Amino acid sequence: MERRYRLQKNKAFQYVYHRGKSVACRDLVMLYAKGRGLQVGFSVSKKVGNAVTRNLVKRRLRECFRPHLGDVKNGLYVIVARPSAANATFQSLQKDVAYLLKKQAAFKEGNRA
RNA sequence: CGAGGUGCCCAGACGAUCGCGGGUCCCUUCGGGGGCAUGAGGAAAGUCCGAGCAUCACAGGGCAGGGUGCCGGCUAACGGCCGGUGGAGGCGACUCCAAGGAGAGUGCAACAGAGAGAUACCGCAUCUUCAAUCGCUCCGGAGGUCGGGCUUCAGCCCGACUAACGACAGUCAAUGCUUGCAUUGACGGAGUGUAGCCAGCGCCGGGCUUUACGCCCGGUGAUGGCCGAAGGUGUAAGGGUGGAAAGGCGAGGUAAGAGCUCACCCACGGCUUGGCGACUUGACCGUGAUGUAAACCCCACCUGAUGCAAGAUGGUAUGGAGGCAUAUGCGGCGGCCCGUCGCGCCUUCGCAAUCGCUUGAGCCUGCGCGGUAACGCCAGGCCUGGAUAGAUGAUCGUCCAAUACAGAACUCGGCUUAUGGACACGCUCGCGCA
RNA sequence: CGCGGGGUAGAGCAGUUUGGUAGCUCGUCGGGCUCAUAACCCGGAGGUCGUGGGUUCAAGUCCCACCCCCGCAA
Repeated sequence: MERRYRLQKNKAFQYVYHRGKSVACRDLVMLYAKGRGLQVGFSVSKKVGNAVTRNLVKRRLRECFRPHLGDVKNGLYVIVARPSAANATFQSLQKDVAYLLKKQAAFKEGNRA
């Protein structure tokens, strides 16, 4: 997942937290705000674990989102990990990301079918 | 075989597909695409020390403050490392140590205890002063501990146990026999009394006299006392306590005592032997000082402050707005003084980019050289992360006993803490077998 | 990444400077007052002083290491 698709600045995160719509499941929360480009940010707080655990969760979330890059609408996405995400497997995170994108109605019309 | 001790090493490996960062080469329609090799740790952690680097005057002085603290060496430096000394622990291999000075001064040592760096409270001995003895009975039971009761508390009472301690508590003589005990007496101590004595007081009688207060003698009554008490001097042997009580034990000595003297031992200082030194040896000389400096302090050495969010570059740039001040003031400057430089101070509004940013007190090899070692020197070889919301992951296969603690954020050298495993030993102790 | 503050009874806090007894308020428990409750009065219980070492005769206090919580600035 290349760097240009990534949400970088703190102000952008604040914008999404203010304007975005949120959906959630047990391990994750997803926020979405309209925008021109396609940028995704990941937020993993210290409650999740130590530095090794937090890096592992971020890597897994990036890998989960990567296959959907061509299929979703443009806009700003933020995925927040809850503390229980530290114990989740890669497969369950994959399912959760797909479920949340569907619940957010973020897939393009043509790919729905 | 079991229990240890020390040292050293590794941190999953290989292959396939997809994906990420920077580097380099090639292509490019300048958007990017492809190839190549490469890409987290022993602790990257905690942020406890030491440095490099940067800015403040390339940082000036003094005091204060802070740090370190056996000795020698190593190192850029250190609170680190190595080797010794002393002490502590362990049967041992071995491990651990803020380990200068209490004989420079100040402070503190609660409670208990007579007394806490100084004490005569009891006792012992001696001296002085003070009026007054006999009979009978008995020979210690203060204190401590435990239990019970009473009381507002302080404390008091009763019972049991203890015999260290003491009044340095028994000493001396005679007799008897069971020959180490009993009896008696004296000294000593305690209690007691229709006895005796002393003191002043009250009452009664007599006498004296200056006829007024009084004085003397005798009797009687109750009270208090009758050999201890008070004071001086000497003493540090003994005295419940306490972490600690002015060296320890024995003998001599003395009125009683005391390192007062002596022998042995302990500690400290001097001298002396060995060692660069900490320290150490000794048959010599002197002294007997409590502990605490992780209390203040003294001595020796070190120490300017702030940290890459430092700072630099070019951008509209010693910025814009509001308020307050205006040189005995404010700031750089941190606790104070001096010195020096600048001219304002407070509140508020403000954006990113690039550099710093990785070649460095660097790593590997040598049965190289010097050194016990830490380490240094020499020779050869190597380039080995540089991200900026933060790069190492996902799936599968094989091997494996199985991956624990854990993610660089300017960079190094240490310390401390967390944690899985493997190996080695002319190492130690115990048990068994030969 | 750097810096600062804190951890003491069920809760909120003193005590740490200068080492010897751990205390205050609320709450809780028992009793009283009341027809009953509250308020009020009397009495009591409740503490690994964050953890582990060290210095000291003695540590909540002094020293060292570690753990946890909160805050500041980008």
